[in-house]
Amino acid sequence: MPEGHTIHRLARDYAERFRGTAPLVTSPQGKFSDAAELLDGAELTATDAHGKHLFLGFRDSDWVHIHLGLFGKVAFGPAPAPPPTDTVRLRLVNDTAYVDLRGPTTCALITGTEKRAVHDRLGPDPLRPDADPGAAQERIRRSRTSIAALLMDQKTIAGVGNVYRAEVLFRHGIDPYRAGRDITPAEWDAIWADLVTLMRDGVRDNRIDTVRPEHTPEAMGRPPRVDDHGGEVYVYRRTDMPCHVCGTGIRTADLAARNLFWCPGCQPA
DNA sequence: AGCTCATGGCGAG
DNA sequence: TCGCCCTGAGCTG
Repeated sequence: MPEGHTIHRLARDYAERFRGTAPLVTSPQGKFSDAAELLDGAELTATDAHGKHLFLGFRDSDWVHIHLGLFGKVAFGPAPAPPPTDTVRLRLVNDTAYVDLRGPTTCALITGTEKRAVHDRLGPDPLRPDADPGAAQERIRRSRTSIAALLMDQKTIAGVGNVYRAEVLFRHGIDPYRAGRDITPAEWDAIWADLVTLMRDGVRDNRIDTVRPEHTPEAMGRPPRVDDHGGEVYVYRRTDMPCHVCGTGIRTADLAARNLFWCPGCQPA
């Protein structure tokens, strides 16, 4: 599930349950044991998110840097915690709650300086108030790379993944293969504003919904979504199914080792 | 039991 | 561009 909205939601959920407490910190799997020992009993003082990167701050100085990658998962539950399974990389437990982290690409103890370096190599995040969409626009304006690839490039814009990429391009009728340099400033402004809205909704609902009210199953008199990824979408994983708007078959292709989805009718070359 | 696929990203060549 | 890392669900036998 991990696109940016998931990570920002996790930052909030970790904070809600653990900020201001000094949880028991363990690594049942063993791969994070040394760091867990250093953090055990320390107060969790802050959480932060930038794009798909999650940070848990302890004793105002130490940070756990987490990246879920494609497989990582986080599971919260009420205390007392059940016996952990052997894939739990990081477990926090306090009087009221526990949380298990499994399968992350990254789970590392870092300093504030190292955290800053992570922020520095990421592009603006539509979910962060300090984000500067102009920085993303500047890279896109100068690039011959396709807008579909640029939206997935975390140095250009942070937090967009394969679902938001496909959906936002559909919502703006943009051919995914169009070069970044051919995206107009007005188009970029609209894409950015739309991402801010869509991703905020994603944080609130903990899922990705991109279908406008007039195109919902109820409004269109069609059956609800078939896909089980968790939300109502226009093109993501709807290969060969009719477009909700124009009826054209949704197309799929490989782009930089990821699946790309678009409607050739609504997003003409 | 073994294969495939997934909302990600890195380093080697 | 490719191979590789992390895990688990949903198939196929």
